[in-house]
Amino acid sequence: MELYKTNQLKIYNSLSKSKEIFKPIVEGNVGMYVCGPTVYSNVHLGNVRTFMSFDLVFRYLKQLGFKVRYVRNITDAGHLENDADEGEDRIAKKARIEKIEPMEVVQRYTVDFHETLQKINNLPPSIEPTATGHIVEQIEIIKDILAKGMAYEVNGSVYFDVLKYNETEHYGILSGRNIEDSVHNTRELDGQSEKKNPQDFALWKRAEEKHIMRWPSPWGEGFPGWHLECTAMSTKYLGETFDIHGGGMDLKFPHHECEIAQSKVKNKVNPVNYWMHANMLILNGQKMAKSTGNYILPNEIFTGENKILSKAFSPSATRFFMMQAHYRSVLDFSNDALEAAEKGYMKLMEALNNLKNIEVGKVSSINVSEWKQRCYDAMNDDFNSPVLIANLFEAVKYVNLLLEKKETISSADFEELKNTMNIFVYDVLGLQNNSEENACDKLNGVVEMLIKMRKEARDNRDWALSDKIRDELAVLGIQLKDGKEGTTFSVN
RNA sequence: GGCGUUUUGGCCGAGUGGCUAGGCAGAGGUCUGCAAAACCUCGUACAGCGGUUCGAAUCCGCUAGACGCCUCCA
Repeated sequence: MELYKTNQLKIYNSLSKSKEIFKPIVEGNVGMYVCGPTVYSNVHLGNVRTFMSFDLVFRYLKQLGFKVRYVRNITDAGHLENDADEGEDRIAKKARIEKIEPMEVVQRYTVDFHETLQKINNLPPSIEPTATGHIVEQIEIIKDILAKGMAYEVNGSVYFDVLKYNETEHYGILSGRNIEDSVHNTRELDGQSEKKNPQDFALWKRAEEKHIMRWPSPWGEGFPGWHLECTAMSTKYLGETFDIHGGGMDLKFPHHECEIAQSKVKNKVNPVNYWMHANMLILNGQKMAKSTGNYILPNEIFTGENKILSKAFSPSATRFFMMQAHYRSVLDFSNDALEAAEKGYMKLMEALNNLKNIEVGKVSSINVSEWKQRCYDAMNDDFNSPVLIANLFEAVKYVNLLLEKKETISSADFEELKNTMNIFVYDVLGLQNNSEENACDKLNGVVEMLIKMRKEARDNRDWALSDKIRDELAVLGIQLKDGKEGTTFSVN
């Protein structure tokens, strides 16, 4: 029987601002849409955190036995750099600076995006549609919204009429704001704008002559507004109403608000049952963002080539660091925090490696099934990975006590412990065990031989030789660990 | 200025009205030829002030700080 039938999953819904019991539209199936990146530069760690948060959601839903269709778009049409009419889109701008074709920029950074997410062990989504691949669908939606009188055309551009929409619907329902407030509080009213109101947003923009990315439309040559693509693609692949929509907290307004407005006009229904927002990654007390220069790239962490960290950290250690915080909490990035996370991660991996050394007995002195349920309970409570990790460290303690034979475990319980640890560490959290990959067989053989020689020296009380072997290996980054059951080693 | 979030022990971070995660660092111990590693044990912290309550870090109010959104942004 599927686990979702016995596990009650609760999800915090940004729309209701409360945790709700998750019930998909079609039993056993989940449709999830997550706003993907605009591929105009390398993804930074902040971007990665959001996608990792939803990777956790994706992985756990699958673990519960749901069949998940996970759609995450690539924004390759670019969107306006600012709201000014002469704005050119980000991708076209970058292309001019670097003197290459826009699609070359798109290709380069799409590849970078995929490579980075793969390193950090994110699963690929089920469908990864592009904005430029759905121009036709977007044009159709604009026509529909125009026909319903909720948009207007000016000079080859089409704008959504927010104030009119707000007469019958609540624009701001998700972000908890009232359009009246923002009308009064808009600082600089942009007089030259062709929009009726500053709150209106573009569905279609006329392409200026220099604009390279352009498509024909009933309103002339142009390109779609940013908010529209997500509506077009989510509707196409998941339906008019689907289960989960995710994205970074900073997309709540206006992006997701606009999506709701577009869908409500076009389809007359609420597009999303559960809105999920992942929180920001903070660096030096500020949000990590490309535009401010306050960011670190994943590769700079993995190689150690940066000014923030004292050393390089593996993708898994980095992933573990982020999983130790809840996805809805702001997370502070720092060298100390990453170092602490790395050590904890190593400890967890060590315990997993030690599972094979445990001897099973007839009876168990530890309650494995109760522990296992606590792991599920943690994740069922709005994907609480920090609490899950705390439970996993409890399992680490079990493993160590079992190794010292201070606790006992039956073979059935041992299998359950082992399987559950593997499921949560590898399948759900998506961590990888690099500790064994570091050493190849030949190296293992050589070190084992040296360990043997050192043991002989020690048996002969030849401390000088035994210490020499130990110290010289240490210089090479191979640490010997003398334990009760003999000597083991780790490669740094 | 508006809206919202947040403030937890040396650091990072969970959390429920009473049973007070976890990791790192630190202290003590076990083990060891020594060392390292490993393991075990230990910390009663919740911004300040006031209120509700038998009881609050957890609920309410005020004050202060921080952050996010209000423009592209994960």
